[in-house]
Amino acid sequence: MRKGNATRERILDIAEAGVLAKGFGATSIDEIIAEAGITKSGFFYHFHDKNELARGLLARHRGRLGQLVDEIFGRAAELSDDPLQQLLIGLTLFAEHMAAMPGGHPGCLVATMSYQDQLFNREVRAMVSSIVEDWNGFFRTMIEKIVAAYPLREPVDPGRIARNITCAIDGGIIMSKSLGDPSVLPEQMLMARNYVKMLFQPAALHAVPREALAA
Amino acid sequence: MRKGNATRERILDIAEAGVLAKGFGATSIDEIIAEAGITKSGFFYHFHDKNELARGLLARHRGRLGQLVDEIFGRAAELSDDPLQQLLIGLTLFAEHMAAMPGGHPGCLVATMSYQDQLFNREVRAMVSSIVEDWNGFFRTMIEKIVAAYPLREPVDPGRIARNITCAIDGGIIMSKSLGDPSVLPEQMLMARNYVKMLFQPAALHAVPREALAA
DNA sequence: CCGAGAACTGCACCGGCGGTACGGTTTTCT
DNA sequence: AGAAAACCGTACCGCCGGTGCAGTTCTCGG
Repeated sequence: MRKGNATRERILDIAEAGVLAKGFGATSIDEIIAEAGITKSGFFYHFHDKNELARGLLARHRGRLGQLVDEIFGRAAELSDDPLQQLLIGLTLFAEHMAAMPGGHPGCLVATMSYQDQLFNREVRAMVSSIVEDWNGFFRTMIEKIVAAYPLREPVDPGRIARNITCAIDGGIIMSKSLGDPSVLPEQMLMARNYVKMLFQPAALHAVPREALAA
Repeated sequence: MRKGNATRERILDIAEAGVLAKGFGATSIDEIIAEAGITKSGFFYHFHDKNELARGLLARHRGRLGQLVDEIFGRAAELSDDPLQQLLIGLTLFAEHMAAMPGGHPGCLVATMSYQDQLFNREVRAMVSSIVEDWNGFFRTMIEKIVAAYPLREPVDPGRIARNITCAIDGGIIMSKSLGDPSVLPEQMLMARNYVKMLFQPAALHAVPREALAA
């Protein structure tokens, strides 16, 4: 019973490393069980198929990442009472966290699986989209608080802004991977941050009219 | 000879539909040849392995999309001489084009393959990243022209802005797919547009100080 | 209209993969 | 001590990407 959970976790650890390094499809069960030192029967005792493995990975990932986000934005809330500052600080800390990862961030399970959705059944797909919706909802809540406190420079729907942050993260991950340059993700997280900042910060305080520059 | 090219194109057509619908890994050669009405030997006569099929798909995709982008931004250049306006108009037209596609945009081969890179060899991966770099370069050129003509509201590197546009497109595609909502892509393309607009447009002309709103 | 090369067909085969089936064994907790 | 959990061993299945090679049909330039 306790040993069962330990084995399950070990399978998930090995699988997660493989999926992040090579993708879900390229991480074979044979390879997982070889590294875990178990047999195929043992694997299928814990996960009745590969979809269940995917769900297990996603569930664990959601929990861990949720905890990280809680810590980061909790810290941001300690540093400022202002909702706009909280989001800006949180995004900066988040970007720094990603930049600080040795050898670059590991890549995101959700992003990885979004693009291999054809490998999975409905349950897994539903799980992926619900996680994406969670992210959008998280940022949306923050942005709605900001909207209540700040004038918007442009008439933009809070949901769109939230999705833009999530998109910047997903797009940053995918581009980091495509270009082999881990710095793109934190860079684009900061771009999203800057976007929010510009949308809400009283622009007149910072903008310099063209004529003034020419002079 | 001519017939050979026709078959090759038919294979690519069928494969492309499959890849966009189900992903590259899930599109089997058996299934392609069944639909094309040829044998396995026939397939491998045209493509010596699946990587070459991927390269064929990417090459065709790059050509077609390049043509579309040329048309769209050519039209934008007709509509305005101003580099900023050209980019803004081009992005709007691009977003409208994506929104107008029946049943939503088909998804992007490059984005799809970026996340299945473990399935491919170095050549294909190099091709994917070179296409992404093309996109970044394209937007970067446009943005550098804008930078030469407009004051920047925030000190942001043109490369970062270019990558942000590409990220918005990739992220938009991936989120559209995850959520099953094709409207996210055009929406996020317009968000990227709005970002550029805010970065360059003389802010003081539009921004309303908070006190003025309260009054 | 003929010949050469392009464009295939047909068939047999390989190893890796996800997955099934099922009986037997060890480990763990109560 | 006994029941349930946690495996092991083995044999098997169909799909998949891919190979090899001999034979056939089509197409087009000369």
